[in-house]
Amino acid sequence: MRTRMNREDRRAAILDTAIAVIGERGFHGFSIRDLAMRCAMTDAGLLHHFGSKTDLLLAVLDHRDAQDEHAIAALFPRDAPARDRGEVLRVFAAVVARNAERPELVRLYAMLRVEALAPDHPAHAYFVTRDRLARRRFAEILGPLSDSPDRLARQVIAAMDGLELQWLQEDRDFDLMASWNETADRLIA
Amino acid sequence: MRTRMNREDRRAAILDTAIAVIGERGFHGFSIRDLAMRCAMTDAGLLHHFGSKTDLLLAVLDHRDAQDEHAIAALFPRDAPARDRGEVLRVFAAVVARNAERPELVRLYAMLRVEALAPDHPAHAYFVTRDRLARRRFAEILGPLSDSPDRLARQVIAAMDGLELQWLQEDRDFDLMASWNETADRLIA
DNA sequence: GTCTATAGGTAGATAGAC
DNA sequence: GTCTATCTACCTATAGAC
Repeated sequence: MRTRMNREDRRAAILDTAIAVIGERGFHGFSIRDLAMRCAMTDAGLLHHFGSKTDLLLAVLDHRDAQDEHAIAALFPRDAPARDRGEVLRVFAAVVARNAERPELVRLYAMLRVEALAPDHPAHAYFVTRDRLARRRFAEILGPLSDSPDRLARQVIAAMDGLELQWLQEDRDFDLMASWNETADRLIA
Repeated sequence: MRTRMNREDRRAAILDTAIAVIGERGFHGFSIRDLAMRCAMTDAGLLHHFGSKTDLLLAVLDHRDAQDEHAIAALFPRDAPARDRGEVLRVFAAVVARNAERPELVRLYAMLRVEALAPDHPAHAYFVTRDRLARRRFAEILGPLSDSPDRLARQVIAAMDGLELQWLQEDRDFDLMASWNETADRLIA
C-alpha cells in the first residue's frame, strides 16, 4: 500500500519532515531513528540517502536555500531597488508575510540560530554567512532612507526575529503582520 | 587538593555550570555526564543533588528567579512608576545593561525559549508564564506613554530579544547598548 | 556527599541480505 | 532502496560501598 518513491521524491520528503523534527528538538536533540519513524522507514534506510546526521542537516539548509533562491531574488531585485519609504516598507512586509506562511521554517531557523552560536555546531558557519548576507541586503534597501543603514538593518532584523518568535509562542494566533507594520512604521523614518 | 564544599555551595556551583552547558547545547542536547565532568564529579554524584535531568533544569530556573527577584523589584517598582518618557527609557536601558553583563544567562534563555515552544518541553509552562508576566510589566511601564501599551510592549520585547541575539552572535563585540538606545528612541514615541 | 558498578535503554553508523 | 542485524558508544537513573 506504500507509495513507491523515486530517489528525489524520497529525499525531499525526508528533508521536509526533518525541518519539523529539528525545529522541535534541535540538531543535538533529535534522533535519526525518530525522524526515520516519522518517514515510515528505518534509520538505516534513511542514512542510505544522507550518510550522516551532519550531512542531513546541511542538506536541509541547502535544500531550503535552493527552494528560496527565486523568491529572494524577487523580493530583493538589485536591478530595480526600492525607491521610496512606501516601497521599502512593502518589501519588508512581503518578507514577513512570506515567513508567516511557513511557521515550521521560522521555527527551524530560530532553533538552529541559537544552537549554532556554538562554534563547533555543524551549522555555525552557515549562520555566520547567512546572517551577514541578510544584514547587507537589508542595509542596501535601507540605504536611501537612512544615514546609517547598517545600524538600522540590525534593528529591523532584530524586531522581525523577535516578533516572529512571539508569534510562534502564541500558537500563531496573534497578528504578526499588524504588529510588524506598526514596528516598521516607527523604526523606519 | 579539591576544595570541599557544603551542600549549598556545591548545588550553586552545579547550577552555575549548568547555565553554560544548557545554554550551549540545549536541554535535550546536553548530558548529565558532561555537566558532571565540568564540575569535576561523576554523574551519580551530581544526581544525588538533583534527582533527575528535568529537576535540574527546573532548579536552574528557580535558582535564577530567586537571585533576580530583588533586581527585578528594583527595576520595576510598582509603588514608584516611571513618570515620563526619559524615565521609561532609563528603565529599559537598565534592563538591557543588566543583561549585557550576563551573556551566559541571555544565551540560556534564548536557547530554552525556542526549545520550550514544544508543549512537552519541561520548561514550556515556565516560559508561557514568564513571558506573559514580562509583557504585563512592560505594558504597565508603557501605559502613560501609549494608547496601546500591550502592543507596544510586544514590540519593545521583540526588539530587545532580537538585538541581544545578534550581540551573542557577534561574540559580544557590537555595541548592544547603543543599538538598543537607538531602537528605543524610535520605537517609543 | 561522592564514589563504583551496573541496569536498561537509546544513540549514530556499518555490513550484508533481499 | 530498504530492510534486519549488529557494533560500539553513550545515555539516565539506581543500588550500595565508603
